[in-house]
Amino acid sequence: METTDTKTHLLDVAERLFAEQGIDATSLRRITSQADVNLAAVHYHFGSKEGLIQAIFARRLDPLNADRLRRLNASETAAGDTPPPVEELVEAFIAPALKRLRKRESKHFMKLMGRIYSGPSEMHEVIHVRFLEVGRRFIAAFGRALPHLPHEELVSRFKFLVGAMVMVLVDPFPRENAPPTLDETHYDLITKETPLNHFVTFLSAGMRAPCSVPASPKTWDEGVPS
Amino acid sequence: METTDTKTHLLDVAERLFAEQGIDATSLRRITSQADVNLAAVHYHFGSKEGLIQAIFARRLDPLNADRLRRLNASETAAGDTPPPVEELVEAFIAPALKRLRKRESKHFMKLMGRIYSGPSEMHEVIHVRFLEVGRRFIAAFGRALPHLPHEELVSRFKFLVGAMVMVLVDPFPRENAPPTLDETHYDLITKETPLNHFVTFLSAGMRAPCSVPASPKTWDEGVPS
DNA sequence: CTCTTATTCAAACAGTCGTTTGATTCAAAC
DNA sequence: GTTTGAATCAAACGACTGTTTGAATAAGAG
Repeated sequence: METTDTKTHLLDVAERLFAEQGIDATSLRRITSQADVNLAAVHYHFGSKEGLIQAIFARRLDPLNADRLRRLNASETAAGDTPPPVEELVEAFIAPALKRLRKRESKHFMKLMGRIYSGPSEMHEVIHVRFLEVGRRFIAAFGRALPHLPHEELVSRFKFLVGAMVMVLVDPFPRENAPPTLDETHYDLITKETPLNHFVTFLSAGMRAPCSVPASPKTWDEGVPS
Repeated sequence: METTDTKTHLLDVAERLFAEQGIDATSLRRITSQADVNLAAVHYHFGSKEGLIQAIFARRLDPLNADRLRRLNASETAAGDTPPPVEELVEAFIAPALKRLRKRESKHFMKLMGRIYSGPSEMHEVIHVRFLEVGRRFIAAFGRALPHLPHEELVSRFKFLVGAMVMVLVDPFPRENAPPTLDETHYDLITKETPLNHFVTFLSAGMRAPCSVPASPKTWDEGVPS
């Protein structure tokens, strides 16, 4: 059964092209020609372009969220009755995504996911449905770790956290690329491992911030001499 | 000269449709039919679809960034020799965007901007070029306010900040819509004004966080019993 | 009135899109 | 060897895309 080869090869190529050029801008003809398969193979194996997209997300998204929940559960059981520290919650949510961003096989998908997250709303549900349980679980965990925080502000902060993560997925870090003189381990240490620390410290501090007080109305208007 | 009417009407309708459905998914025919103008009017007034897009961004993006820089300059001159507090810098960057998200005339554009920011990379430059000076100015200001922070981590944190903002632009706040029983002022207070406070406290705390220490390598691997 | 310029219009252009079709290949089952 | 079913293939389908064309319209200037 060589169908598996064609199928996964199609998934790999489509995933990469979707991430590089966007979904709408990537035609099935470009996918199939780069994958060296016939155009009709997409409809034979996936039914339609939409089916191909769904298959791409089904392949990667569930393991990602399962990884998040596994880390969350481990932190919660390790902490016993007390809620786990905020840093662990942030890391449990972020690390699985950043880990996959480093892995060759799923880095394209991570970028694609970042794009979809702020793409046409029709595609939102593809992610949102699979993301709902993870979101509820983590918001609840953050709520226990930060009991003083009103629910509304908690949701806001979690949204900021997700937004910061999406931004990194879409446009990964070393804008000025690392000099090629560095050996591989050093390169990995600088460009790949530090972002997680930056993430955790930045977002944990934000999550731990005291409740925000209502703003003075003047800050909304110009409030500044021209 | 009624050309201005057709021109701005075309800009308004295209801006809204681009924000709602994405740029690629919005055809010129849908724009011109909704705007009640002839299909060829787009090419007569803007030369091409690309020209229409550029005109949309030129109309809104420069005032937005000018507003940011005006606030930044005001904060810096008011603070004299000492750098302005981090909260003011965050607010100077965020408030102009959130203010426009509330205004009827530019709310669609803000959503469109959030989408473009993580869309196909060809469109990145449209924003990036006009955003470069603002980015440099704010990163420099944050650097003066947080002199202990390494430059690399400073850039990371600014990127988190932008990511959180983009997330809010794309998917504005009250997911569960406010009950219609609330009077207008109360509604505005809850759903429109609080996000800025949440933003400022969350992001300021993140910016102010102490430098992150290198992570222990184990956190990158599974690090969790299956 | 005539001429000119700016704008709008219907119609068509060439190209690409996702999808469908019907024949063809090929390997395992009987 | 025959049959069966999955898999691949070239070719075409209708619909839609951005763009161009050339005529029609309107209005102000001389």
